[in-house]
Amino acid sequence: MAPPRDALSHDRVLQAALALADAHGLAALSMRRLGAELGVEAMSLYRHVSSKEALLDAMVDAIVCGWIDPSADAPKDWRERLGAIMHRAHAAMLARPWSVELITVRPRVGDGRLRYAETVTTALLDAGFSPQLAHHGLHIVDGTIMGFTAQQARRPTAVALGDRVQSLYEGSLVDEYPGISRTIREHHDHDEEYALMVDLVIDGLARLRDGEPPRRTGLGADYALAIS
Amino acid sequence: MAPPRDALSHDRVLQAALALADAHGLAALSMRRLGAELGVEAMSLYRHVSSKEALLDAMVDAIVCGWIDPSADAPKDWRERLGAIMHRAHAAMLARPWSVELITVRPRVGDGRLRYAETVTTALLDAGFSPQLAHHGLHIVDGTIMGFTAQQARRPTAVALGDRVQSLYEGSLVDEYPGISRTIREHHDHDEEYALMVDLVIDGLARLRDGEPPRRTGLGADYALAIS
DNA sequence: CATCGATAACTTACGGCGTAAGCATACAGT
DNA sequence: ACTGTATGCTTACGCCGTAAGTTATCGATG
Repeated sequence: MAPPRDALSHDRVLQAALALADAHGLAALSMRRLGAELGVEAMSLYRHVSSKEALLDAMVDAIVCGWIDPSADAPKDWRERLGAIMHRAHAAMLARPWSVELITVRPRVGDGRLRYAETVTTALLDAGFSPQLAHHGLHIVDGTIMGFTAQQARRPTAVALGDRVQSLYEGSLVDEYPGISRTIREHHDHDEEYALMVDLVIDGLARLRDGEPPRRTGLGADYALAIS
Repeated sequence: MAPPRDALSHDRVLQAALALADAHGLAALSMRRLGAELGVEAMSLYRHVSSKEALLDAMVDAIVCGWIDPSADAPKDWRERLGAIMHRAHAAMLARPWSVELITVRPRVGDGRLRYAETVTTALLDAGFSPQLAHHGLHIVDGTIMGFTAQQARRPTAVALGDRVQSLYEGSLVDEYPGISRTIREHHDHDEEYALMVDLVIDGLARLRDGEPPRRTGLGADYALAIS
């Protein structure tokens, strides 16, 4: 006969969870509602998912996995390889604003995250980075993707949040915040800005590899050893 | 007589909330428990805080406010000014790991966030950045602080999460993840790495100001206009 | 064909959550 | 002394995640 019934499965639950979050936001993702979406009671989900936490972790991993372009791990220039993954990640996260919250916070490492890390690390090693510097590079790329995207994903809604920002636009807070008042009206395109940041970071990494460390501020820990 | 009773107040609630999160984590911060901590029923808090959301926003703002050094807005070198705020922010967030989740996600802009933005923006404008570039610079600094710190704050717990990462350390996944296997054992100091990132970013900004844009990858949007 | 074991889904229940609505108390200003 | 107002308390509602126990379905076996 057919498979048991409608065959609930880990993957079906996962996909439904992604769809639900896409449609109604992360806050709307409760086990009860997810069950309803699948025509099933909440508790039935626990047959396929050990806890909600585990489900969220699986969602994160599925998304991160999408950062890697499966078609082309081609031997392009390392800058292009890094840039490509950073732009894919950015696009993927902005397409699912709710994912930012999940990804920036969850420590769990799954296959998706590992494959992503492997891709970045390999690109750097292939480009002649030392293991030490490749390690730093991964974290730098990681932080750039998430921080920058988080900050952009957060911004849109800020427009609607009222008097303070509104006043800034109207210029009525010039005395209190002269700097922001001057810059707040600047043209602002997320993708442009991100492209700029990406190139800035990649360029900085290249310089590190070539032994041209950035000019030092006297602040923070000494990283002399890190780039020797 | 004495003030009404023990004089609950917005500030007392806020401080208690910060203390509670510090002591037991963000998940433990419920209105009921917060009330208990203050010797009061949950609902009494709503006299001073309009909702839990508002309270969380206030917590964020209080923390961000601490990123600015109140003593010295001195006319130091702009690199030092920027570096100082970035390191203060980093330290403040790592001291309160739970704050990362809040700050990276909440769009609300309060006075603290505005004062922080003003400080960064002013430093850039004073250094001769165009308003356009100062605007980008603020976002770049913002994203760097949050992304990098988020990524570091998330890492510690990752150690305890089991077989996958463990296996990597033991080298039993060399075939599947050769790159990571080579780099994962590298020495790793959060502060060093962050100092490196900070200098890299500041250096990149300086270069932009001086009209030496980074080498371009052909990816993402065109930012020619942004740095003209 | 009758029976059984396993599997998948359902039911019930518990303790906790944020907060709306209404009530009691105690003070300050007249 | 009286009254308005601020402050905190009580109750209640509808959500949440999930532990524990119950039922229905199905393929394999005698």
